[in-house]
Amino acid sequence: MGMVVEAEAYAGPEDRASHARFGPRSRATTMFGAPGRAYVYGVYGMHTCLNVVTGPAGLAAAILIRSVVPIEGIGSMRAARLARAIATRRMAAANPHAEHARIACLPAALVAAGPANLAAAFDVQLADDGLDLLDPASPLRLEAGSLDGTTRAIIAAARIGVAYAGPGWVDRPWRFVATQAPTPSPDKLA
DNA sequence: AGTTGGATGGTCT
DNA sequence: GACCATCCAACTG
Repeated sequence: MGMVVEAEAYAGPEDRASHARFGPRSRATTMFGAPGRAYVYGVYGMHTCLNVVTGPAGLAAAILIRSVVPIEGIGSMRAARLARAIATRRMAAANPHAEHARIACLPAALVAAGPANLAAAFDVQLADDGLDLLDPASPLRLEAGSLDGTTRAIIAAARIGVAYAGPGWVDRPWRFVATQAPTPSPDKLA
């Protein structure tokens, strides 16, 4: 359990950065469906990323969850990170002990920071694509909440890793970061 | 502190 | 056959 502190908005087919641009018959089929569902995709052969379809159905808009600050169950998140690393990275599989140590030393704020790390921490798999995140019985859920006292401000910035999108889409400030201490997604904050 | 390149496989042209 | 909505380790200076 944790609090979402970083997310990116992706619009429908007109958004040159969105997977929806490949149409409803692509891997992004779920984006065109009902809102409140999980759109999960794989990238770089070893990572999965979690989106929330915002709908309404047919619009194909979704939110990429980039970072979560753990509130509860950090131990399971670290364990899931380790399991995912061993399953995907040969280097980690070669010496799991070193990988275990690395993850164990990770600051709590970084355990679920970054879209692929977050997916690993919550054990989000490709098979979870289409999951109803609003169903109380779902193993993976999205619940409404309020920002806690640690949030200082919410910054809007350009989306990450979408250089291929044309002008007008690359710089669109659709990335939102709830600035905390320490800052999430240490890679690129801008 | 910032930059570069390797891992690794499904998806799209 | 090229390209990734990424992460990490190994460089440079």
